[in-house]
Amino acid sequence: MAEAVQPVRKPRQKRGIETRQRIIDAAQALFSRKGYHATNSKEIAAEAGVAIGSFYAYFKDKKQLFLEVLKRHIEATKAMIMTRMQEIDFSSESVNEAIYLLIKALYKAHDLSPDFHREAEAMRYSDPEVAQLHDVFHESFRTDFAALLDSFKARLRVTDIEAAAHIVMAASEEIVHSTKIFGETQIEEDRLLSGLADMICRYLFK
Amino acid sequence: MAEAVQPVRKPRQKRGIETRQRIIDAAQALFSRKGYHATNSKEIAAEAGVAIGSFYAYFKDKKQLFLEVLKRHIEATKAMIMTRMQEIDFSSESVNEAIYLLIKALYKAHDLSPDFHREAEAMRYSDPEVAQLHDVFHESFRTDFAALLDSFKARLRVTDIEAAAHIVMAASEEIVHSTKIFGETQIEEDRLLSGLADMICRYLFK
Amino acid sequence: MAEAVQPVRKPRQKRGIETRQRIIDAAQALFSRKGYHATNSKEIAAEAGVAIGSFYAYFKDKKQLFLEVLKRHIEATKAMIMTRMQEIDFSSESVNEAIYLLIKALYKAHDLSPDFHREAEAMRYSDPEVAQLHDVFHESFRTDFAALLDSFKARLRVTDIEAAAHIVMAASEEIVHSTKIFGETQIEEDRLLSGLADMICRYLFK
Amino acid sequence: MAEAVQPVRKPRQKRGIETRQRIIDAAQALFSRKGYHATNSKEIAAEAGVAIGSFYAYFKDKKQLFLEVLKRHIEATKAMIMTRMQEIDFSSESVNEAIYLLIKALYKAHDLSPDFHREAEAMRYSDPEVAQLHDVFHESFRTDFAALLDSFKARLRVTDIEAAAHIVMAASEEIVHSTKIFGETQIEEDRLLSGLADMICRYLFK
DNA sequence: CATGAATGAGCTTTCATTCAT
DNA sequence: AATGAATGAAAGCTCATTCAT
Repeated sequence: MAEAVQPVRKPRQKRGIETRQRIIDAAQALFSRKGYHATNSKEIAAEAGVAIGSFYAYFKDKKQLFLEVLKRHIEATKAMIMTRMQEIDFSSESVNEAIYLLIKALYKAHDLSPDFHREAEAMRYSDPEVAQLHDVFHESFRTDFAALLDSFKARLRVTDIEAAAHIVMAASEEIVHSTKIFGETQIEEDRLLSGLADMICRYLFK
Repeated sequence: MAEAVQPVRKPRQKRGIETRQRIIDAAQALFSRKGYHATNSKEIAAEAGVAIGSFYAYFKDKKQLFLEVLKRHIEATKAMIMTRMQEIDFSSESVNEAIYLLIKALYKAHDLSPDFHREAEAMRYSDPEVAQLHDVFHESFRTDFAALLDSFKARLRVTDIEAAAHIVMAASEEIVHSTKIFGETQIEEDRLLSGLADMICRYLFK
Repeated sequence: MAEAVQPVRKPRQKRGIETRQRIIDAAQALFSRKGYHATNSKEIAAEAGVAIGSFYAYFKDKKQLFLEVLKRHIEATKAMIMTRMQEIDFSSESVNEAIYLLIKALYKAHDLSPDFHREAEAMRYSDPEVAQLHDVFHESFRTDFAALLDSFKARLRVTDIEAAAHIVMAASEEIVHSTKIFGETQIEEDRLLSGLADMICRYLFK
Repeated sequence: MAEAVQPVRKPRQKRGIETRQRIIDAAQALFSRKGYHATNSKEIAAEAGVAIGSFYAYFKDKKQLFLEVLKRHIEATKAMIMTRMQEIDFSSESVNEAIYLLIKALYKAHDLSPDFHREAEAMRYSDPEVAQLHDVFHESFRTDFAALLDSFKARLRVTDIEAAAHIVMAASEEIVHSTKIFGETQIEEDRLLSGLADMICRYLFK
């Protein structure tokens, strides 16, 4: 017997779209505040001001909703970094200065929603689908960054640009987490960020 | 109504100590295989071959058990790294070589129980107590590493040794995770590990 | 971790109100038949013909449910006594006769649900909240009774009307319990009730 | 197949008798402090300073232990009242005075262990075996009291002495409970106790 | 006699999900 | 579209009791 599959509602009208947004907003707020596992669907519906039935009309389950929130968060992060990168004039400034500004851009991007970022990181380690989303984002970013490096080729000392891009990004993300997510570090942010920039420049450039 | 406080059992006899061990072993296996949130106390008891009552005689709840498993895992990791470090002759070898061996030691330490390590990392991002345990470990390690760097002072180009120790360790851990935990990276391990060693050496030494 | 506060459901629709009623009815039946401590929430839900989830949607726990049943029982008892009292013509009848009818009213009120009454009495002795509910009821009743006595002032021999009201009520309740709750007394009800009426009249009136 | 019934241990040696006593003491303390249902066997064993195994060597189960505690408590109460009664010189004093002293004796008997008394009262209402023990005590007491009344026959106005004895005892017990167990009454003890004595005297005597 | 580790039935409670209104 | 009452599987945890040492 064919299952009566109630497909997820794809809102076309203004009201429906707004309702969907409200649920995503509520979810992001609660996932940030209490974490994914400690948040239940009723709470999300309540925070969004809709009935629990509406929740399941718009989202298959809590997990799918998390992925939607994550997608939106990744897009916002991407956009923010891109905007900041466009402000950097790579031709005129010294490469060291450019690297520092890049790290700052990454750093600032974590101000968007640090607690959600933290929760997303947790999920990345425990859930394959979340890891997958993260990877796609990371890889596209790495490609862009590799291209940027390629445009500096003359001054580069590294030869394996792809690997270098990955290494630099991974290192940067972890250091930023040290300061933004686990703020309890004994060492001040400035010392870590300038050390990081120093390390990256020495590594990449002649 | 005053609740009966039944404190956690501290086994003194051989049998009790073994039972406790069996539960920790079972928990580590299940947390690794299915993750913390998808594992329940009944399963752990079953895997350990004990009654559910014994679970709660030895551990307040699943969370406390996780922390016990984590403590043991951290101790084992520490021991393994220490052993491998003692095999490195820092006086005779080149510093570059020594750094590479250090990274290898860290890398090998992740073979102990990679899946549990992954789960621990997830918990670190979502649970303050786990983050705390990680931090204590990390800080003691950083202190040791800083002392090691200090012994090379003459050849060091970095001046803020503490920050440098933190940066190097954070970068190394994240790169190792790229390969050991999220093995799906397009880039081969060797390229990442040798790039990492290169970066660290250029950063640290003249 | 902040707990999700799921407040008790306040039914607005007809169906919800009926469900809540059915649970209260079932609970009263089971508390009467088996006692509070020997009754569990699953049984109550089953007897009410609802899922266990509904139990916890409407009531925080078994204790709160007991208090609801008790409130309803107290209201019913109050109403019954009031009705019977209104049938007594205090002006025309002899006070002795009136007292006897009052005792009879109290006595009859115990026919409403003698077993629940017994269980409530047990809870009164072991649970402060139940004791509190009982007290509020008792005190309001005592006030009314004192007012009634006050209207007979001319024929009263007692001067401390408040204390007298309390004493008379306490004595009456305990005697009625002897017969209604612990029916095994060797002595017939009539002897006890008429003796009680005699005692009270001699005490109160000239 | 014959069940391996491990009979309850009847200690003959000094040590065994002391152990049994310690368990009864511990149980009375805990039943008083937390109530029968909120006290578990492990706690009792711990409070008595014995292993849980010893508990079950001496007592079939928690219920039987409660009955043992209750028996001892009833005996102690009996003994106390008897002692105080012997101090009353019924021949020389006025009957009113004697009644007042009797009430005082009952009142003082509740100082032995008021909280255990309260718990016993709760159990009396919910457990037939406890009710039975109470009844036996009560009836023997009533018989004694009726005999005492009989010795005053000339001055008595009541004719049904048995019923009168029951009524007087029941009333007294409930009033004493008002003050000793539910101490929150608005009305002072003195007013209640002297009112009670007044009521009883008017009822019993010419 | 005494110990306390071990047992597991069974209780309370939560929460993702469905569906009649 | 929206509602929220109802469901019940399944998780967490307790505790009376047994029995090997």
